[in-house]
Amino acid sequence: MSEQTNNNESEYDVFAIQDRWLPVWDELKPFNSGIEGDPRPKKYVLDMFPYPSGDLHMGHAEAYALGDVISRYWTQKGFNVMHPIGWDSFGLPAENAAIKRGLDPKGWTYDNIAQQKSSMRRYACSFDWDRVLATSDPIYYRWNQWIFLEFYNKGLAYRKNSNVNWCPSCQTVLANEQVVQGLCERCDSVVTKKALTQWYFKVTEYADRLLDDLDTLEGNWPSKVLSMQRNWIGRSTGAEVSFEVEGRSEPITVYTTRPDTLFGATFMVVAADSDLAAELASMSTPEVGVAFQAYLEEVKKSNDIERLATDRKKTGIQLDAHAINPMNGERLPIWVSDYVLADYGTGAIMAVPAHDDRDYEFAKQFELPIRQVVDTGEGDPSVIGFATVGPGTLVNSGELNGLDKAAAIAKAIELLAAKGRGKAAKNFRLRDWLISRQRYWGTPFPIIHCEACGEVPVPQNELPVELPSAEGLDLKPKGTSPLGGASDWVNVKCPNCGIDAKRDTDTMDTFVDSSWYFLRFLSPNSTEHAFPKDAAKEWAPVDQYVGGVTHAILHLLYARFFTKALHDLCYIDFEEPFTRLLNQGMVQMNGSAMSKSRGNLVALSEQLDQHGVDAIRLTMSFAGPPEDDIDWADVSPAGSAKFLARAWRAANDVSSPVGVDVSSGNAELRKATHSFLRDFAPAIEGFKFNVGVAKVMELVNALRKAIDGAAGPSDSAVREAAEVVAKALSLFAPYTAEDMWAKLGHQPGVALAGLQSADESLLVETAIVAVVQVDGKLRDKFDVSVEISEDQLRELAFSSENVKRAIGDKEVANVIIRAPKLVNIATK
RNA sequence: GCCGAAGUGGCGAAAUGGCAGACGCGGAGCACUCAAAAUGCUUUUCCGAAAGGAGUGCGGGUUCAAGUCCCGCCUUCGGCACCA
Repeated sequence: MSEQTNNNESEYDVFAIQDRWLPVWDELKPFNSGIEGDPRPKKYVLDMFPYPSGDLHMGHAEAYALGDVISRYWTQKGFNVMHPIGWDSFGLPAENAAIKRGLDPKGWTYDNIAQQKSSMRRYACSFDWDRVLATSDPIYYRWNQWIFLEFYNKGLAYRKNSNVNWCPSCQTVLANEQVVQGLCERCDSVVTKKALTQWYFKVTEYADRLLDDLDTLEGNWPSKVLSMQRNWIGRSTGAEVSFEVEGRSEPITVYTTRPDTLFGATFMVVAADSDLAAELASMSTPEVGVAFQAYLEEVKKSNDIERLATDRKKTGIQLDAHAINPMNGERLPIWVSDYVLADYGTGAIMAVPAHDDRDYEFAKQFELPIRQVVDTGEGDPSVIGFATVGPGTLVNSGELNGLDKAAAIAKAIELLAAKGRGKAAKNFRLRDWLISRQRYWGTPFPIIHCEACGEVPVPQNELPVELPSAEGLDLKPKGTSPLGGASDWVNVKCPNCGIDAKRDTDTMDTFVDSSWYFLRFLSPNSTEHAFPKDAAKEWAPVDQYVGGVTHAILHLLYARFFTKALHDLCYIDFEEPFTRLLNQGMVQMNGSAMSKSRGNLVALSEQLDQHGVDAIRLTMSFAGPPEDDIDWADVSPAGSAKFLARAWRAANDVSSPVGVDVSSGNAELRKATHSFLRDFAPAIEGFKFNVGVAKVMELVNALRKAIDGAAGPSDSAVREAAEVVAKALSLFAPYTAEDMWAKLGHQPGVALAGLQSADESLLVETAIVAVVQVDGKLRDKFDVSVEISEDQLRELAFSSENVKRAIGDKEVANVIIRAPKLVNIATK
């Protein structure tokens, strides 16, 4: 009808804009970071790479929108930013989907990668598309195998038999870290125990450094993640004490954090499922041996959920064995119970029921003596009915009497050391990382088992050990690896002696893949090395890592371990992989996580079709602090679209020529533009993206007002403001920003235009609003010169009718003057 | 149980110890329009007609001045949890 609606040039059409610029960017490659001789300083910004489980979802949309703000910000600031992406493409879901639908895990995986890649391009992620990788490519996992062998040769990878966590549904072992509250992290099945020989990485060798180096990340990582890591590593300090056992040549060593309470030990407890328990039981009478076996059966049947139930009664049986307390020579009966863990400390404890809750319960259950050795002021535990675990003064403890807890611990260790019966020791909650998986879709171990030679590493020139084709293999979980069925693949000659041998048929935990991928981005296609040492020096560690808090423990801990191990192998010269970390929150719907079963799933593709890419990205940035969860029901992508159209129209209204001299432009608007430039950078660098967006909105409001008001569309300050808006918006809404940039008469590439710093000379204030408070309450305001003196300000304040009324007949006690901003009059 | 974080309008949220609620959503009104949509403008913490008063989870404290600092609670969320 009207000219307006038919003229595409003056209407904001986000979908036409998307179609216009995507091919231009493909040509321009504004985010290519591999150009030889690029003089810009380097910065490495990394988003956690996705698992290709299907198309991108709302969670990805948030993560990549926020990562892009940071990456694009540093590009605008003149840095050569490396912002790569890849796929964490090995793993169970591919295999499960393949089994369910009768597909090849490979086909399923690479189809999803293609789809995600296409969605990322449409979403205008500022990735360097020349650096993509997928961990399921042989060219990638070949280097998993290489690193494994490096670790193996260093003694950091080893095989052992032990009771491992077993998921009966996934039919595979799980790392300690993958067991959540006794359940499989993937499928929520109750995890059981199984004795198996498995590969481990010796993470515990790095426990101290993994813990201590967290201090160097303080302030740059979320404190929540630091505390989760500290909790997980769980260092405790105390002593190891060895007790002689009657009728056994070897003593029993226990770990305790309270060597000061040694005189209060009245019995010992050995973990029921430990080798030691079995050995001691075999030394006991046949009756006790039978009772022990029966008890052990009971213990094995119970799972972690039952075992951890808080109101559960203590159980156990007494062996006919006795230990001798090295402090006072007392005979202590030895018990077996499941409240002592076989794989923590030494698997045996000295029980001090007076000063430990668990020992107290056990003593009560079996009517064992309770002897107080620390006076905490609460009374004698045998009388008051509970253990006193706090600090206090030692009693009934020979040479330790009268000492406080800390002094007694030191003294006890000294006494034990003198007798050769103990020493200071520490222990960790952290266990070695179990990396074997009995599944198909993962990295094969580069190891051949030979009856004559044992474990034989596959020679370097035979790497990679490629996965055999899934065709003809039974991928269904059955407790052993599907690779065992690929007989042509499994049966090989020993590289060492040449006789018939077999490949290791397990595959590596996929967390191995993601523990070093940030280094692989430096040379994703190299067949020469895992990563180049010189480029690692230039680019790594990652300056800014962005991802979900779900990886706060597992992935980050493993990547930190790899970094330290690779450092010690002299491949890199740093010890922490990620200098700064930002954890974005989750996208929810109506108060809970989105899921199909809840019926509250919001499809990203539908949101993009409805509101456009820019509006969704802007909404993600503007919703609130990035680490907070976003409830999609509470935010307004339509509002974001409205704002973008408003900004675009303002750029469209600019009528001055490109390169116009701005110095004589509208002063008020220039000031607004430069206050924006002053405030925007710290907001983005401090991850306050929502505040950054608010600042852009303020500038757009000021721009609109100037165009419609006295300045008019031809004022040079209007152009200056519109260009700054376009550049700032390129962080959040790249399509709209690029189109504004074109409307303003520039060549494509607003992302590289460079966001200037504020001109401080425009920000000098001459007038200011002074506020007058009476007893801390605002009573009046004045426009004053910034040079106003205290006396003038005081006079002004007391001449105000509002102030006079507020003071009334009260006596003025004190007047605080902070010229030129504030006067506070305190009355009596 | 231990450790940690957070509580601000109808909603998402701002606020180096110095004007609480920037910016936005939603609401109300006005302009443009035959009308609507779109757009632009005004208004919007609560109580009160107004003057004014109250107000950042609760109770204390420090300070001329506290959302902000200190002490004690409450609630919510997260992590760890039979780890000796």
